[in-house]
Amino acid sequence: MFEKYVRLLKESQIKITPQRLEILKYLDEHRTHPTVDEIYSALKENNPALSKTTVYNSVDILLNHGLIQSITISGSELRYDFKHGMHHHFLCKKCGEIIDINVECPNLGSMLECGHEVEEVHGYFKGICKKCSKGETNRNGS
Amino acid sequence: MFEKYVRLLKESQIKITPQRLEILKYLDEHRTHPTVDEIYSALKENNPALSKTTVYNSVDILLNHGLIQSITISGSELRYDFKHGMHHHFLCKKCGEIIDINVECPNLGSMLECGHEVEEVHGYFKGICKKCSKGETNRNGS
DNA sequence: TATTAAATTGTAATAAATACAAATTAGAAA
DNA sequence: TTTCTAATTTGTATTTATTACAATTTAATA
Repeated sequence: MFEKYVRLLKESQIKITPQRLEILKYLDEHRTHPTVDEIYSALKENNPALSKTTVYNSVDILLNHGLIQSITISGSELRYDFKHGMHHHFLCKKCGEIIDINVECPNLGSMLECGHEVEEVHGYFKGICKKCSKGETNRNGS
Repeated sequence: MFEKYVRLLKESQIKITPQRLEILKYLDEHRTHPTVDEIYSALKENNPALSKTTVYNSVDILLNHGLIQSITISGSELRYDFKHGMHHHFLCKKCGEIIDINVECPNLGSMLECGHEVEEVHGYFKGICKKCSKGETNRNGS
C-alpha cells in the first residue's frame, strides 16, 4: 500500500509520518495538480483530525527534497505535482484544467551556457483546451 | 513624452487616462517585472492621489488587450512585463531577481499540433544567477 | 521503554487580490 | 465650448492563500 512512499521518504531522509505518506500517495495517484486546499479536503475524509498547516508543512518538505514540484501557472495559488519525468503544462482559461504536455525543454542546453545555475525548468502554455474549443461542457457551464 | 503610450492605448481602443499612461510608461521603462505594489509605490511619488485599486484595474485592462503580460514565476505574487518580443525568465532563488532570457520556444510548433488553442507561452527557469553563484552581494545580504 | 527532537494541530496574523459604492473624468454629442 | 453619460478612479471593506507560532503529540533512537 504505502511501501513505495515509505521508500521515497527514506531515500530522502525525511521522517516518515502517516500524513506525509497520505499526501505523497495522493499526489502520485491524482495527477490533477491540486492545491493545498484540495489535498486537505480530500484527505480530511479519512482523517478528520488533519490540519491544513500539516499539508502546508508537508508539501514544503516534499518540495525541498525534490519529490514533488510546485506549479505557479495560475498565478492565484500554488499547485503541486508528483515529480514524474520532465513535462510542461497547459492551462485552459475556460475550464481551468491543467493538462500535462509531454515535451522536453530544448532551451536547456543554451541555458546551461549563459552562466546561471539552473535548478528548475517550467514550461507553461495558456489558452483554450481541445475539449473547450470543441464547445463541450466544462466546469464553468459556459 | 507620452505619445508612444497614447498611440498604444488608442490602437487598443482603451480610454486614455493619465494613470494608464503612467503605468504603461513605467512598465516600458522599468523592465524589472514589478508587482502592483512596486508600480503603485513608484508612481505615488508624483501622484499622491493614486489608488492601488487603479493600478490593479489598469494592469488588468492592459493585460486583456495584450499590451503587457503577467508573470507567475514567483508563485506568491503577480509581476508585470511590458510586452516586448518573445523571451523567457530566470528567477534567482538567492537574490530574487527575475532576468530576461532571450530564447524562443521551440516547442510551439508541436504545441500547435496537439489541438489546444495556445494564446500564451511562458518559459521559467529557477536557480542561482550568475552574480550570486560568484558570491557577489545581493539583496538578501547573504 | 524512555527520551528528545521533530512533527502535528489549531489559532492568529499577514498580504495579495477582489468587491463595491461614491466621486470624478474622458470623450462623444449637442 | 458646454453638456451629458458611461467609464474610470478612489478608498474602504472583504476574501483567500499563506505564514507565524505556541501547545500537544509522535517517530525513531538509545
